[in-house]
Amino acid sequence: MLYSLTTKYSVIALVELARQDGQMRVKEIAEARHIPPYFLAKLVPPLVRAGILASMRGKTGGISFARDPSEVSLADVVRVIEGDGYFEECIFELNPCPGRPGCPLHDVWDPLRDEIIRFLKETTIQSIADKLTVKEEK
Amino acid sequence: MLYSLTTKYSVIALVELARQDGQMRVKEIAEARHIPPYFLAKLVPPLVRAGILASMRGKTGGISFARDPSEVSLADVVRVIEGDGYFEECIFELNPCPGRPGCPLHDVWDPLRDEIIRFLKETTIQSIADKLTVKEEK
DNA sequence: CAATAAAAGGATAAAAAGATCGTTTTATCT
DNA sequence: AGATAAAACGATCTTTTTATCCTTTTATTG
Repeated sequence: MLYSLTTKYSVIALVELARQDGQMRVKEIAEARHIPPYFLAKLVPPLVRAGILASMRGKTGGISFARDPSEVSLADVVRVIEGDGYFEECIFELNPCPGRPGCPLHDVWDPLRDEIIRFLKETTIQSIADKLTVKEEK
Repeated sequence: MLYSLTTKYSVIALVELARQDGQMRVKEIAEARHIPPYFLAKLVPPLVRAGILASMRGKTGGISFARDPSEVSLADVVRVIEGDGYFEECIFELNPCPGRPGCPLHDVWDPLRDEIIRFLKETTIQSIADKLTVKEEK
């Protein structure tokens, strides 16, 4: 509805990593959350380059957060995976939306889109991880 | 962001048809709005079966609304093209979302999703067509 | 220094979405 | 009745997304 399966995988993996708090192997995360391991491995380098994850190679290698997961929002992940254009998307016009005069949905869609973006920015990986932990603790 | 390109094509085509108010040929609509004609032709039968459009074959054939475009919402179109599951989609869990206990995004995502659905239900093809006409009239 | 094991990168495969073509059915108009 | 033109249907093709495999690089450990 909001973003691709690829983004969803990324979010789930990051939440799992935040939950374990430390370093994990990609394969380990994938197995814990039933994400295709080889596919998840492909999503890691972009997240590393974006400064969200840090990775270590070698025998004791793995991935960990480059910055605190409470500082990583869904919007950050979406931006990396879906690309920058995501946040400007129009739901009516093709190609570049002409904006205010021209696009008939501008008035009604823009406020909702802003709300969606606010939601994505406000929701952090850590906050999701916290709720997941609480749920599983009972 | 919200729905596929296929749904977008459908919406644009329906708005064009509402604007012209009457019967149009599929090819005519496609050309007016730069939608791949053969592709649009594929989207029509489902919309007819769903009771949104009526179609006539033969030399003077074409498509028209089966019910008033002010009674056709974006949600109706989305349901036809994306399928019923669309409105239950979870943004975090894979496969069937476990819902209230289990899904860590349930609390925050559900209200926003409801708003999105309300928006889709409230926005009609006619209302979009009206704004488009106004814009082009100045 | 050799064996091990992890991430990274490149090549390829499968599935889904988007796009096109050719034929059939149906209606209208000479 | 024959010519025309539209939607419907089925088959195929292309592109994008999702998924897998293999090799290379890098670090650790015995």
